[in-house]
Amino acid sequence: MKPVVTPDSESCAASLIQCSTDAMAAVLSPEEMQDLAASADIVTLDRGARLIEEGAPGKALYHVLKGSVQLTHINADGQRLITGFLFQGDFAGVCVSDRYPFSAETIEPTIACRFEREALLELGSRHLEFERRMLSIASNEFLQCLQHLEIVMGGSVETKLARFLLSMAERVGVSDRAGRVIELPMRREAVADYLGHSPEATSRAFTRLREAGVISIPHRSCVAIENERELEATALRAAA
Amino acid sequence: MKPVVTPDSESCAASLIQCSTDAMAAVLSPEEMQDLAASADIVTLDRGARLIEEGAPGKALYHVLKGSVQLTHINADGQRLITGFLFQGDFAGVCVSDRYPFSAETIEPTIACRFEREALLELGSRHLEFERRMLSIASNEFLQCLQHLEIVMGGSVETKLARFLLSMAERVGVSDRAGRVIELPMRREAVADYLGHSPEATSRAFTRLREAGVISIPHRSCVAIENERELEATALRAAA
DNA sequence: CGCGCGTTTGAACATCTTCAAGGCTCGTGG
DNA sequence: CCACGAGCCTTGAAGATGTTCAAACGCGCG
Repeated sequence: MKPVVTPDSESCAASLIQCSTDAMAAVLSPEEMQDLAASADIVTLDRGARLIEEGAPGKALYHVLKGSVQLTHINADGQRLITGFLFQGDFAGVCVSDRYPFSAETIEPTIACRFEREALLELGSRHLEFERRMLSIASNEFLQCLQHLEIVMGGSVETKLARFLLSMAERVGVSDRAGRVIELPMRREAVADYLGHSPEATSRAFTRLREAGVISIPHRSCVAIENERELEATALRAAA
Repeated sequence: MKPVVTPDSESCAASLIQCSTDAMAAVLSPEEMQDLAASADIVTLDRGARLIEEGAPGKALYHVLKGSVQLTHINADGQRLITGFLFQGDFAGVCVSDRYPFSAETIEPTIACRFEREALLELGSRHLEFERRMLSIASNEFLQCLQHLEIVMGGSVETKLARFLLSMAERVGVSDRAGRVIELPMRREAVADYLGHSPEATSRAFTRLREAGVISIPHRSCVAIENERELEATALRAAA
């Protein structure tokens, strides 16, 4: 089990640096931790709430403490893309030009920590390690984007779905007696928009994987991997 | 015309910070500039040379001074993706975990500036502005990746090609008496791998745009936009 | 219990991939 | 300088895959 989150500003501040190296954990003095905590807000959000509005000035960075978020982008022609999902421990908004390149909306009740960008930069200017941490988070944001590209470039819908499920298993999968189980809090349409296909094609891909015995779908928002070997084989491009 | 490049370490170091704000241009003292220049190497490369090998430890950052580079990634199934192209002024290798997530190979004779990561970090630790510059470059690397996603997600091959050409026109297009002209130094296959389609489909898309009078192709590696309005219309998803 | 929305399924049509062959360009050598 | 050849690009045709429109299903909420 993941550690239980106690949503107060102090622990929230700690969470921003907790993933860093051990050496860095001792970087901030207690009063500096308070500085950071002062610029951190806990936000508790219902499903469908918006943390980030595309095009708005990028003034804050978010850290998901609990729940899930989808990053959406409206194309020039009005089509919606989903550029990523965030789960416990993920960040959004580090990489930013002057305006957010996507919106962020919760797909289930979510608790997040909001850091003012200006405050973080100020703190970064006083602590190199902290500044480096932001660079590291930014790099991760990029790597996530690259992985998304890898998932959606080439292959059939089934292939892409298999790759998506494997990446989800790695991020949020929990082990079961018989294999991994994945919670998929987002709607099918969101998966479709993430894969770059119609909802129908996505649904059919789910069905085919299920009928092939590769996965089972005990619940609309829950997928169990029944045959990981075969799922990995499907993730290797077969055609299209 | 772009400014002529004088490939010495000093100007190379200057190029790393030249894109930053005016305030930042004065950040480094002459001796610090020499520090930076000392850790910079000019590399002159033939077509097909490799600057970065996927999977190798990310020890350096590259700045393209002249020429063009393609970033390739070999998928788990052996398929090649192209995750981006670099032209004059572009950077690669800022965002990096411990290993490069892609290879970089030149697609024409290229001059680049190589900075040792360690030296940059050392310099960053002494100059906040410089460290910030790296964060900014990293953010740009991410935004480029997002734009790639936007290009390849949804729409027909023709749509994606139109979006690609428009993005290229913005980056490397030169204005002509009758419209913009784009140099495309990469092979058709590379465009195909960037768009996530077969070379044949890509070639057909070029042909259709040409026959529709939207573009003309005076040379294999040169595209002229004849009807920008129509090209933009094609870039808006029509189907598929 | 019934209604509404999200999902699944079905069928017709459009698009893309694949395999195969033809043509153009450029670099090389006579 | 011209001719040849190899590699790249384009074109063609068949089959596979995905989209679209339309309708049925089922789960959750009032």
